[in-house]
Amino acid sequence: MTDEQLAQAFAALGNANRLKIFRSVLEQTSRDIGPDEDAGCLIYDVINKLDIGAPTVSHHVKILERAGLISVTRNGRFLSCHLKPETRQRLSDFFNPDKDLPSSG
Amino acid sequence: MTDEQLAQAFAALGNANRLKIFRSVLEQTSRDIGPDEDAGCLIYDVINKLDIGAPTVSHHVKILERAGLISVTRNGRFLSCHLKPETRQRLSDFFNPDKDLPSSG
DNA sequence: AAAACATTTCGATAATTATCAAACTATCAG
DNA sequence: CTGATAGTTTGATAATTATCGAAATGTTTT
Repeated sequence: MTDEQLAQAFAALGNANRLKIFRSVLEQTSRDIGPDEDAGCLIYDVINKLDIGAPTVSHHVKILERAGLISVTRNGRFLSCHLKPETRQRLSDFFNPDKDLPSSG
Repeated sequence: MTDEQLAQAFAALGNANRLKIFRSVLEQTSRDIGPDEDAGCLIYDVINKLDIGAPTVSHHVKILERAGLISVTRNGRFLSCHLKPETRQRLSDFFNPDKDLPSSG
């Protein structure tokens, strides 16, 4: 992960509305863990919860997606956002440098 | 820490040059831990290392400072940046929600 | 005090971004 | 197909931002 990619991920979280979207995805994920059981966070709900229009939400979701923070799947008319766990891990690790890595033991 | 403050911190890291500055501070801190022993990261070095002018570095450092990520101290003509550990912790925690907190038992 | 050095402030500019309204596409229910 | 619903694309605009050069400030050395 290059500096540019890292900065892109942080920049994606650097907007209060996008941060709220991502937090919803995070919380949803901590609730139902597992690749199939993950119902994801509905974009429909996001649009109705936040005080911004659908076009803006659509825009923000794409930015989170491009940054590698989430993936989006369709379920009928509805879209769901899912956490990308490896990116979450990298961002978390960024703030914990060299905390003697868990050496498989 | 409000959503706005969190977003402000992430936004501060959402620029490649600021990210490099902050990483230098992080790495410096992991080298010499301790409130007195922390020599900090010299702004002078940052200015000479990055491909941007002194005014821009000065600007970026202020943004990192306002975001609560670093503090700055003067040592003669030189300024040093120091990590703010509690902010680092909060940002790290953000990516690890509810990982069953050490509940005193 | 004067010179040299490290950093900041100011003013400007080009680039990016957040947001919206209107029109569009896709999916589902009759 | 028609109508409704969910989301996207487009085009525009106002706001923010990254960067620079020039001038200014504060510190050390002589």
